Amino acid sequence: MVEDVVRTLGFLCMGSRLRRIGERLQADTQQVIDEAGLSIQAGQYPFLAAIDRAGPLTIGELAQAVGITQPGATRTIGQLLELGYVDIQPAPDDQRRRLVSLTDKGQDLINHSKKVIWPRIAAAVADLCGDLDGPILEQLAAIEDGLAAAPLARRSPAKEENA
Amino acid sequence: MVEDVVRTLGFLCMGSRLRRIGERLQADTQQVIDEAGLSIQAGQYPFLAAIDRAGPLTIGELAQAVGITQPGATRTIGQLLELGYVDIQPAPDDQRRRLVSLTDKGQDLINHSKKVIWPRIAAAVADLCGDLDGPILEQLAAIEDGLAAAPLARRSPAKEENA
DNA sequence: ATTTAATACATTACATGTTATATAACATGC
DNA sequence: GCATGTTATATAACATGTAATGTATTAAAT
Repeated sequence: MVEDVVRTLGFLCMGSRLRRIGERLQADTQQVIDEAGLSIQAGQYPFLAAIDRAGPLTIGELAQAVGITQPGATRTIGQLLELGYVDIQPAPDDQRRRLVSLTDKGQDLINHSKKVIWPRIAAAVADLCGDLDGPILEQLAAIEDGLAAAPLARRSPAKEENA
Repeated sequence: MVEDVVRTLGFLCMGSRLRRIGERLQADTQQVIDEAGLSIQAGQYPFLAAIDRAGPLTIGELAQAVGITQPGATRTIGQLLELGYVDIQPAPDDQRRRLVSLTDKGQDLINHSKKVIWPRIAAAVADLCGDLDGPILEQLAAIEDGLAAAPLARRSPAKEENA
């Protein structure tokens, strides 16, 4: 057994640690999505959710809403277009802007997700860290330990494994 | 101004959010390192720190210590070898294992970092979130707001900008 | 009106994580 | 003592973020 340096170094490695936990959480989230039989990546959801909440948005607005850079948004939107979840058309008043809107298929996915998947994920994450309190380093340690003990997919309420 | 969906969705986008904050923190950390004139990447530090703490380690042990997968460790160690900070030699008893140790240059870097850079980074991060308390989502919001208000490099104690 | 600057998006190159798999060295069972 | 499985590392292919830069369109200035 080797010491977990990132954890040991505390504030010094806070960036690495947050990233690491975030990656782990997102991977777990993906598993819940996959088990539900949906064909979408966890990282693509926020884009659809943003449009669902605000109506059609441009690439730049989406990047801002999701908190990544514009090239990243351009790529992800390209994937969602390919998957048929969104539609793109130039803004009527400004040919530079491209307005991204949900297709019917995209709206269906969101509607279904809101009912079935999102509550499950949110509940699992809340189960993992919703009741935590105190200094952030302690909470992160608790989250890491919690994930090691039971991944998100085993914390989903809908996942009742009764015979 | 567009709504920050990841933030709005709370537990549902916790993974994305942690990752995003972690990336931001690491980028800020890199800036502090660069300003100090050191030629190393923030993500490479934990590897050197692990060896400094535990003595020579194998690739697999390093991956475990740093919390990434083995191919990632192999690549980073390759970079550190290229930079002259570490040395690699097969373990005497098992030719499959490759023991990674610090070179003099690597040890110098660590010694200097311990004195000058690490305390600065840890202090800046502590300044950012050391006094926080309460539910994690609130702390994350405070950290995001704090980073937006003043990046890590402007929170480093050594960064005294008196005339 | 035509030049010039700014804006929105696309593209390229790169960084750093992952999974899947190949290869070499060690361990085991017969 | 050789076949077979396991382990440690390397490599390849891919995912998803970034920064830097190109290109088309709009806005502004003279």
